[in-house]
Amino acid sequence: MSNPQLTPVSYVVLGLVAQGATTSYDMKQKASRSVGYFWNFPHSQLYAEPARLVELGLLDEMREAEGRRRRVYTLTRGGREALDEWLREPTTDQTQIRDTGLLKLFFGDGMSPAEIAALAREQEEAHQARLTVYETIEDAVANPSHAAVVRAGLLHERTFAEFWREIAATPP
Amino acid sequence: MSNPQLTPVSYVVLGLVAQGATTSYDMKQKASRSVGYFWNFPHSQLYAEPARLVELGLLDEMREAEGRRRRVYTLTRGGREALDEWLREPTTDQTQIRDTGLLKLFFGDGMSPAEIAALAREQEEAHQARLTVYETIEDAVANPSHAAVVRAGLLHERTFAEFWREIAATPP
DNA sequence: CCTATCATGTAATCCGTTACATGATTAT
DNA sequence: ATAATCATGTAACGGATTACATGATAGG
Repeated sequence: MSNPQLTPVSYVVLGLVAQGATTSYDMKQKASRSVGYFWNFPHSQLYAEPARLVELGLLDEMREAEGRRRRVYTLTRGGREALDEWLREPTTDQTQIRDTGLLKLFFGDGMSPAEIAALAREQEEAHQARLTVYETIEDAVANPSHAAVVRAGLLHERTFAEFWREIAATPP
Repeated sequence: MSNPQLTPVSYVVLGLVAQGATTSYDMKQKASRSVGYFWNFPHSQLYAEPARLVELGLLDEMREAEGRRRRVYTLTRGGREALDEWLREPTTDQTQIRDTGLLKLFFGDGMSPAEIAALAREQEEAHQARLTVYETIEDAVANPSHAAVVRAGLLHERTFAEFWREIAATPP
């Protein structure tokens, strides 16, 4: 019986706070070098979403007394429970892949083989670049859960770089 | 210089109409067994979006004279050009993977190895099921562009099924 | 002929994005 | 001291989702 008002971003915020993030900017920093790689969102959500979660009683908010008077968030008991419950409940939603390159390929009947090859090379390069990033950070990730997810990203990029390489070689 | 008012869904609609879809329900049917596999959206968008595209002069709309008086759409010259231009312009946006299972794994520090293994088995099963679907339809897809995209989906599911199998075997 | 499901849409809500704005730090 | 950039937010808009609603068609 999970709370239907909570979106994936809600759990990203709860999870980041659980992992020690305290302010919105802190979440942004942590996310940009981890979960943000495969689940991206603008920083404004990291300011809006915590406010919602405070409303729902899942986060506590305190203001710093001086300096920037930033909002500092901590998990409430309810927030911890909501996160734990979500982690343990079955996952129904299917993976969504939002890939503009694939979309173009799908509708690319009208393109010439040369144009398709150009698209494919461009896509291969992009995936290869990300693959390199993942390979670079792979060993620096201490947290095993994070490392596993980096590995998933790495495998995905490798698969797709390879896919596009084949398309470039023999356009459909 | 593509039209900034057009979203990916806009191009899905333009593309589906270009491939012969005529009514919203027709798009829904076609999408559900092709592009919908990896880029999903509710059917209401296939009623709202064409209206927008008519506004922009990219689709023509006609009503059937009798029966259900459905709206029948056709590409305008401008619509065809917008689609062609989009197909040929460089693709800047990065692939987004929205995978709740990965998100849970990422925040799964607090889970026990057994719980992580349970998540992994559940995910492996889901990806395996999709893999089977893709393998089943693979040969039935006549359109080479569509077949290529099915192949991409197939490779993705295979990669992720394998990934989760490893996680289930040795939880981080 | 009646009922279930298919087919076609509309309305309202809200999340996510874009754009704007401004106060702190740091570098020169 | 001043400029540049970092850090922290707010406001507004619009697309995406959910929910609702109802007219056709087919099956029994």
